[in-house]
Amino acid sequence: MSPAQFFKCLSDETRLRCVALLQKQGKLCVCELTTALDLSQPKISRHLALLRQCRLLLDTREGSWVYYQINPTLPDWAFPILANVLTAVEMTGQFQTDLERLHKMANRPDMAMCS
Amino acid sequence: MSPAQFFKCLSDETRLRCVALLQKQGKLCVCELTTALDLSQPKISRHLALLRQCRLLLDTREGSWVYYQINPTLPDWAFPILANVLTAVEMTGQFQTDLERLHKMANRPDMAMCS
DNA sequence: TATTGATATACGTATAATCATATATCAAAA
DNA sequence: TTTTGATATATGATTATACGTATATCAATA
Repeated sequence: MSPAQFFKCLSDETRLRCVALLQKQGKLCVCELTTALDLSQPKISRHLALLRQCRLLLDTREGSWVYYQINPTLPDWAFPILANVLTAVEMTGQFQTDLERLHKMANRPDMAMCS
Repeated sequence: MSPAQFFKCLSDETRLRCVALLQKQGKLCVCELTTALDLSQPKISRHLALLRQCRLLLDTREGSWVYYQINPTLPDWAFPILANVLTAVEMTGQFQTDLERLHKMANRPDMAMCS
């Protein structure tokens, strides 16, 4: 992936919020991202597909749920930037709201697993 | 400027090459960027105008020449990212070529100033 | 002031991105 | 199996980007 391609991935607010959440939380499934960002499922899914096709994200299916995470085999130059991305996005009120919605979320897959 | 807007500025290869060169060299005029990138003047100018409108770049006119530089009053989160951008872009062969064309350039404004 | 060199903008077009809505797939449970 | 919940994709409309070419502006100089 070229640097310009990489930045194009981050140039859309929806994708940026997804990437920042994943950078902070490690692994999240589609329904968690949908709830956290309060956007339609197809919209989230399309953006995740883009990020997956660029190899910025990896997906792993666990039963019905598909978990996404930052691809740990990105080029070396990408990781410091992702760290700075999180720092930048954490300063926005939007991101704090996203985190709150994520944490308040009932029926999270993790919880379901435990029951 | 929002983080997503900032990354959109960096998501085009022409703009990214301009920003990386400016990050490395401090200040360059349009004709230097045009020569370094080996692209048409209107194309460079239009991209620089975009970056200027987003306040990522500042321009200062000195006689006929217009110099561009990274805006030193960007939000704090932007500078570490710009530093990492340069590191990433410096690894590309394209950037090395751009730098060579810049340095080999005859009739640079700086030189003209001295004559 | 006429000209020239440097830079900026206008315009039409081609391509790409984004979106909402509808529908398809896929795995678990009934 | 049928159903249900989670996720993905298709479609068509809308909007945004990027481009080449032509032209305008602006400052220096003749």
